[in-house]
Amino acid sequence: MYLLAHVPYQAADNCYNSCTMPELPEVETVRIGLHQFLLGKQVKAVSFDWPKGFPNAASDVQGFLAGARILDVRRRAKVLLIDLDTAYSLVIHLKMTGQLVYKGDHERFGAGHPNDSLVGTLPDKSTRVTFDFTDGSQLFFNDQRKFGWVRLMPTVEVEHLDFFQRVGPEPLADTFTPKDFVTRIRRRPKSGIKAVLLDQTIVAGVGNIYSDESLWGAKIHPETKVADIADSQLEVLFKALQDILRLSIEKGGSTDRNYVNAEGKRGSYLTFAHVFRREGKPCPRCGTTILKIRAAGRGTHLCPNCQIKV
DNA sequence: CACTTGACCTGTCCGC
DNA sequence: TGCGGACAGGTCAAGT
Repeated sequence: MYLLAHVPYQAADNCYNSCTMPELPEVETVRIGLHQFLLGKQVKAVSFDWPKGFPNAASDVQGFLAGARILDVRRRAKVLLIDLDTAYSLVIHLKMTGQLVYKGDHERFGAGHPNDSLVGTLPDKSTRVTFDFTDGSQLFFNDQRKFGWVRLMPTVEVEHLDFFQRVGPEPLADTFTPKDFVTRIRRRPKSGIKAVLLDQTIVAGVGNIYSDESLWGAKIHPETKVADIADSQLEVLFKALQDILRLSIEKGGSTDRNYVNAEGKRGSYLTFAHVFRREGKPCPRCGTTILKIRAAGRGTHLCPNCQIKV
């Protein structure tokens, strides 16, 4: 019997590859799953043939990954970190279509999990890396579009990666205050607010879904220039963003059958989205038809009545 | 420098 | 049924 490490993003069978792109809540859900499944496991072998996405030399993999035990699974922004007892870490970015799928643990999880059929087909043509553990379980890195990547590097060097040097604060960190949020957003006064939310150097982890959802929550048009938004409105936006991220993480944890069955598919945070991918449907707040436009180079969803462009 | 756009990939969907 | 083009839950390099 098998389990996905990120069950909520496996929607319908025919949606296997197109419904898995992660933002902060999705990556956090993957992290929680991997943390549960992988801690203490010992890597037996790694197979990969994907120099661009996993550029480490075979000798590094042999020396610091094969035989290593997994100490911890962490997340920063949308990046996953798997710490090994060799003082090396796997650094993984799923980008748009990356997946980490775990297969194993018959005793712990029992039979009949709804993801049996899916995981049973792995590895497949999108499998870029396969990790074999000494207990016979496996972890697959699948990535249809090959935007994602895996790196093996010394744990102490991870924080020195360019991305981690530049990335903004975690939006749900206790130490990150509404005032901090406003200050950082104001670093891009002439940009549209959606572009700023998507900028990982301002705030970490926000992507296309949660920018649209939080802007709807705060009743701000995605193309509004930051300079035209009052501090009080930015604070409302911060609250809306935190609420939607927390809600989504909570839903991501809803991997049980009931949730799956109730939706008729394998769970999706989209079932509670207010505007995302709901163009043509009524706004849950006012009933106006939801619009889809192009903003910050991305498909963008909004209520043209609630979210007036300044 | 601030800010926006194109490129990276593969697959799917939609209109002709 | 086939084909072209748009588009996709991200990020960085190159452009204005």
